[in-house]
Amino acid sequence: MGVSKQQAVENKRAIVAAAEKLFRQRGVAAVGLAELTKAAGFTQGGFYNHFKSKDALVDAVMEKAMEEGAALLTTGIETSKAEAADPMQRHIEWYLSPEHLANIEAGCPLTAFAGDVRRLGKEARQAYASGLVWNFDQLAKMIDGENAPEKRKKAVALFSQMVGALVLSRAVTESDPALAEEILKNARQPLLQAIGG
Amino acid sequence: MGVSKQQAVENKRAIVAAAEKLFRQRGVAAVGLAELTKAAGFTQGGFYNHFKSKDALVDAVMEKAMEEGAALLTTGIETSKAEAADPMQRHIEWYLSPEHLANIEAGCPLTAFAGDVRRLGKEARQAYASGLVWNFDQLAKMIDGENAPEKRKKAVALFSQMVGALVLSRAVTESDPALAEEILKNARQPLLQAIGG
DNA sequence: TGTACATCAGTGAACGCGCGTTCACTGATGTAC
DNA sequence: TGTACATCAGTGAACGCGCGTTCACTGATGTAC
Repeated sequence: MGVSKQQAVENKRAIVAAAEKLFRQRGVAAVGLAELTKAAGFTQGGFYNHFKSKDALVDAVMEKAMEEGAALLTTGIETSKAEAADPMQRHIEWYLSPEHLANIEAGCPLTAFAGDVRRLGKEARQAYASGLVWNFDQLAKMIDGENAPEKRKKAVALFSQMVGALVLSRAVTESDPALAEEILKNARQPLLQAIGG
Repeated sequence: MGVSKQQAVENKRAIVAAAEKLFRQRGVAAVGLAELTKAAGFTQGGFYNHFKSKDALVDAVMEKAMEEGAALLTTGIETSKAEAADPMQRHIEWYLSPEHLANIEAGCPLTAFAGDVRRLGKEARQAYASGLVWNFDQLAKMIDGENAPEKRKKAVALFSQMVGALVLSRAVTESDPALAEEILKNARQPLLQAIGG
């Protein structure tokens, strides 16, 4: 009903932000456009002024989530350097913390979308795969090792364990919170030992 | 239209079997009762002679999947013993094999349902959590270690890595098959080293 | 600077569709005599 | 052993509902003069 161009841009951002949060929490398929646009502050029909289809929104959400995930890692590294702490140790401790367990809305997108991504469109799947590659590269840089292939191998093994522990922990956190916490704790220590030695 | 009691029991089994396969492949929410009963060999209306609701079917599927998952592990151990092979080594090699990657229909249910289980009903979530506890117990028995807590910790860390590698590998297998294979390969070797030493 | 008009983001109702669920009906199976 | 009838698994159409998408319309924004 008459809205400035600035406001329109802001509204598009609001759709993507609301969609990312809802998609992470409840899954892409379970969230409808009516709920989504309402969460962004307006009505269903306006959605198609911003996106060609729900699928196009999913692509945008996945790309944004991967950018945020990358920022999460790089700012974590910078903070560690400023504090003279070991970046990898800090990263593992954050990744397997109860806070990250509870914060699926804003945590690592690679874990949050791990279950859904197989069923999404081609572009969203590619954005996910690119994000994973970037993540492996960054972790490999942070790891001690004789040579690049060795570091890469360690990065893949390490990140697999982090993702698996978080996925399993989240899978049981509602029906067995103690088990969820135990998984994080038991996965954390061997990882910290592995990077320490 | 007049069916023997034996046939009715067999039809119920067919629904659960078809449902498990479809749920694993495409997710619980994405599979409708029409498709499901058709895959089991009859029409939609007959479904409610066997189950109170779709949710009740999901519970039955999860329980069956966990039983099969348990059988998968125990028969694997027995086979290894008969062949004088190391059960844990065999289990890891199977778990992180390209065959298991491709066979989501019949592989480990804990990974297959890891993404969906948070959004399912209470009973299904509890069945999943029980299956995970049982799995940790079994793996801990197969592991060398000074004492029970130590073995348990190793089992959790080990299985987390197996699940994470398989989840990530499946997440990218369609958009980047080489990456999917690399993840399995790179996760496999450190695991085999860990149980070897 | 002020007026006239085009643009286009947002509204809200409607579309066809497939969902989970219900229901009156069918007819071979299984039981009672 | 044979007949009459009750049972109940399966049929197929219908239900209300929410989905993604479309569309005629509104009216403040932004532009042209």
